Amino acid sequence: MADVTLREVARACGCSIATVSRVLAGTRPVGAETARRVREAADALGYRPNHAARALRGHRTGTVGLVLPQITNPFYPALVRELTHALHADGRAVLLADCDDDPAAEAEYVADLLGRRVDALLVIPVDEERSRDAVAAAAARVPLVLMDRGCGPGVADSVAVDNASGMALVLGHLAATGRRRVCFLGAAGTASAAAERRGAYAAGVGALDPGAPERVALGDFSVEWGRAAVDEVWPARPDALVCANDLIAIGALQRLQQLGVAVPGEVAVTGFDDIPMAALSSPGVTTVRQPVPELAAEAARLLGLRLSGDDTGPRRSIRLAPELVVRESSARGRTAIPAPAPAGRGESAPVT
Amino acid sequence: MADVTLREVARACGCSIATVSRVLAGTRPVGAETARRVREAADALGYRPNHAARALRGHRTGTVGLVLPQITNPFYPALVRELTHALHADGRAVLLADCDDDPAAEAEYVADLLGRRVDALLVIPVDEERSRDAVAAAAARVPLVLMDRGCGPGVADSVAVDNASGMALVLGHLAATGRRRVCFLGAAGTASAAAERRGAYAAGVGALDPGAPERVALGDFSVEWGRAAVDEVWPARPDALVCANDLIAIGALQRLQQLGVAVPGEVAVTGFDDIPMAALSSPGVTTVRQPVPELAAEAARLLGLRLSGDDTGPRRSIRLAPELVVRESSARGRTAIPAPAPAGRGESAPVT
DNA sequence: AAGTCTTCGGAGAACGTTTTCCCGAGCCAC
DNA sequence: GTGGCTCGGGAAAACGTTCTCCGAAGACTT
Repeated sequence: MADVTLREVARACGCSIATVSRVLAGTRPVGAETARRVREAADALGYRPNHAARALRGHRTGTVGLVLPQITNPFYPALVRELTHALHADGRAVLLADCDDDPAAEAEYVADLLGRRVDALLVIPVDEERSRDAVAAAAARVPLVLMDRGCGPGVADSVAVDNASGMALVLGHLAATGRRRVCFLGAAGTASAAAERRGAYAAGVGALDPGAPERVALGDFSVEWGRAAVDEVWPARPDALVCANDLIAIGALQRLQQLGVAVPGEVAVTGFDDIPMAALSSPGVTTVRQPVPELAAEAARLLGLRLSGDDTGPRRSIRLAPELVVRESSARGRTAIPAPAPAGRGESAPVT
Repeated sequence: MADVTLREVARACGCSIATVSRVLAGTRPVGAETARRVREAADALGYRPNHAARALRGHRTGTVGLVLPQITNPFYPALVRELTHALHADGRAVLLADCDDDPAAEAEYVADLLGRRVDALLVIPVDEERSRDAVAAAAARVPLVLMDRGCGPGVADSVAVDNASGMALVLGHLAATGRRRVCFLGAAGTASAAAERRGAYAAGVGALDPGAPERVALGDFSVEWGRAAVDEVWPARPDALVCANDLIAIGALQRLQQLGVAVPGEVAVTGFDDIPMAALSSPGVTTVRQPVPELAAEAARLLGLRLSGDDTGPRRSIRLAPELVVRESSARGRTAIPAPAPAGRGESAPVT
């Protein structure tokens, strides 16, 4: 039953291998009657093309490599989901590699995937700088699209959220709800998400409280840092904590709760990304929702373009606008005790 | 630079293609001097074997398919991570397919992966029954290991947590901390995790409060159900809610907080799985930690066994014992107001 | 009516490996 | 010295496609 080849189909329907291939692949028109016989025989035998042979002959495997820093980073599962769906819809399969945040492992996986003859690569680089060589080398061999994080200018096509406008949404919201003494809990380092969010905050915060000293604490994108950062900045008694991502925000919320600080009463807290936890924590975290399905679709589109058309155009860098999701952590008004959450807490309407 | 073939290496070092293949693959001993020359030439040219050709010739692709219901289910990322690492360590690549909880899509992906000639399949079935045909058909063609959820008896090898002993740990802990009026918030359906946890609860709860009516509410494995379930069972004023997984527990916590019920003061709440959110919610959720790295290692080992040895042994079903992780949601004692969380909240020591 | 063009179909090369078969040389035991 | 061995190495056959050539036969042009 298994492993029916073109030859067997050809023998069964009394014509040549070439003809069968043509009918099944639709490469060239074939006589109606012959085509019918071929299709019938193929169906009857349960013919399944052999992808290995096809890859060897055609120099394309119908396979795309997806390389990411850590699948356990709660922002990635949704992205992976959308990416695999988009790519499968184009008939491509996805080879997954998790680098464990290690640039060396990343380079190794990229090389392995190239050896397996992936048609293209989707890469979320581990590090802006230390990933550059491997990414650039790979981009020279196959179409490559960077996602989420950058990797130096002009290295490859890239798709990411517009961090600057996301941060602007947050600052606008805080201004509109009367917050003035704002403080930024961010991430150090050169990773583009960290740097862009930091920069956009610095650029926009002046409008809230002109002349105020800049209150910024930098660590990494983790819950632990969020907890620690609160201790660093709370003495200045800010009325809003703008966090560079949701994990930091969740850590901050935990520490504030330990300290007995009312959120959003005494201080508002905002995040970035809208990971699932942001909606489920209490209070729910006001955050910037990345347009994950659109990001994935755009990346898949770019890949398809490079794969089918001429692969010679200039590098494209696509930025998609995010939307603000307001939850309880930044609600207006001051109450001494955390108010019971409203009924529809998980489904707060996004605000653009 | 790209696409150096055996032929070119052979020409460069003045011997035959066969010899080069033998040296590089180590298939047969080759003269020391010749081997050195071959290796030198291969290095100099940057030879990379063509996996497609190798697959065509050798009938094995070095590739494993990983099929799961929903990568966005927060329990899976950690599992995927460990699985990919384990498989990559064996030199295999992982083709990922996300079924979106749809058995039809699952069947399609499995067929596609088989067409791509994966050497083996790792499947977390969507549904105990509706996945069975596709899984059984696939298991007849390649080694297949089921994970996390079952799929009927004897269909394939399987690796999963021991749900019964996990539930026993929970009940033992509640008994030890003086809880008596226990209530189960579970999931309906035939999925093995749902049924086993349900069954183990029913079997063990009698010891806590002999003769009490069985208080059980069944829905699905979601936060929404957790919220709704509380309304269903709270009128009976239980002093502990045993949830079939962490999502249900988190939903229950949210609703209890809305109702102003003190946790763990008035009622304890426990989950199952130990997803990242369980440690981060407040209060932290007491739960049963699945031994994820060990589950992955076991699955990889089973796969390797089937792939290298004779594939004829009986179906193996492996169950690994979980461990209890006690957090604030089930702390002993009754307080009217939720106590501020202790400092080391995220790192509560697991208790066996 | 002879040439040219299209249409349908087959033979066979190529893709890059692995592996089987074969050959020659050197060695040992009789 | 002859038969058998091992050892190092090459030629060539697969693996299952796709695709380029070719040929035959009919339809059209002139």
